[in-house]
Amino acid sequence: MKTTTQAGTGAALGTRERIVRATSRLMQRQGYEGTGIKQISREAEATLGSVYHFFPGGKQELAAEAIRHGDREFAGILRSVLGAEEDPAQAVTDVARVVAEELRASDWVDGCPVTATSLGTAGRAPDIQRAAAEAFERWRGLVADKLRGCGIAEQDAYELAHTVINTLEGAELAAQVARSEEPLLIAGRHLARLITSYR
Amino acid sequence: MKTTTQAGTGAALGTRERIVRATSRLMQRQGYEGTGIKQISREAEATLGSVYHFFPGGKQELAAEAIRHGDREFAGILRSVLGAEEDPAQAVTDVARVVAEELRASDWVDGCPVTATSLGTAGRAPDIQRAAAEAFERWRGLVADKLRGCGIAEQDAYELAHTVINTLEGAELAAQVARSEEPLLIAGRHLARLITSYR
DNA sequence: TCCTGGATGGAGCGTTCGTTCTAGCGAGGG
DNA sequence: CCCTCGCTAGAACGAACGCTCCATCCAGGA
Repeated sequence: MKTTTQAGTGAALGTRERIVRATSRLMQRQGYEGTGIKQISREAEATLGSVYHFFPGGKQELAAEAIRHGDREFAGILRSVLGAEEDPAQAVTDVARVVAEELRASDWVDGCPVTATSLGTAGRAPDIQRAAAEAFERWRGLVADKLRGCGIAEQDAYELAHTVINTLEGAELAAQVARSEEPLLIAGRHLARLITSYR
Repeated sequence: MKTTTQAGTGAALGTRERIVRATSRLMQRQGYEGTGIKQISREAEATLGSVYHFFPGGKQELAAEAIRHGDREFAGILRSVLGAEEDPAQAVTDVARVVAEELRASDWVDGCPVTATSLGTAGRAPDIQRAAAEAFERWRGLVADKLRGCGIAEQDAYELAHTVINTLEGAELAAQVARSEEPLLIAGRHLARLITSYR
């Protein structure tokens, strides 16, 4: 056999990767409980047998893996947008704008995959909760690094990173509900002002 | 027959009210898809017949009503906490603290009922989405009124109200995932700082 | 007194759920 | 050559899903 674990972005993906991506996308739209394994296997063009072959832990393992996928995806966006702008306040505003654009492009349906997947399993699925906590921590870390690199004090950077991520998260949710970019754009401006006040 | 629509807080509640409260509480914990009608009727000590008698629109109507219940509930908290403190920055910090306390008291399980219920039905249930949008709007209105009453300019108050609600929402979510009050307490401090910068 | 109609109680409909299980496929190594 | 084994394929299971339907109850009006 050929090792089909390729993470290539070009050609056809391996079965396992297709399953993870389908899970992530579906749970992002419909949440954990709203997404069925059969729907996932259909969407991924894999069969039920393949799904349980790669994820013997069933739906929970699948969801945790999907969260880690969303984690890496947004971490990539965060790294690239934060890296492209020197001023941290402007960089955070840029992130808000990018998130708003992607949300609008999906007709307000593709929110945060981590939030949508982990909410509704609160307390009842430790693996999922842990994966979600790690994602938020990773994102906060990226923001905190950027802030520290711009001369903001350690403790301030740590706390600001919390609020930057949480405000974006809340604003994205509001943007979905209101079907409008406004909450995210306002959040970007306010976060910029807040960051500037610490320089 | 007696009109059993009493909203009394004292004695036994009417069947309809018990159903709404059970729905709100369950969906707050498990989301829309994760909550079954039979579970609701069991929890509310009502029967399936009663549920469909009062809510012929089925699960969607039930969810929309539950969101409106959560809306009124949090609006009450908001009114009372914002009214008890003159300084708007301190008042918002107080709200964050109260939310954190209640969240901890529920062992990090009772998040925002509106968010938990509406997420995962994005775009597919207009009634639910509308009820959620109205809840957020009502809450923003209460915050904006407080800010305006403290001499903050109309447009600034409008935008700040957006970010106050959205940041609290995002921080509550993070607090649930991390099982920690920290995100909410940080959010309270940052929102206070942001508000103060507009005075 | 009977009648009426809101409210209750719950069996049962067809469907889908997550999961299990076994049979078969086909490329690589001996 | 055949054998092995990672992978695919999908039927089948019991349980739960949302919802329909009808029998029953009972207070208030005629």
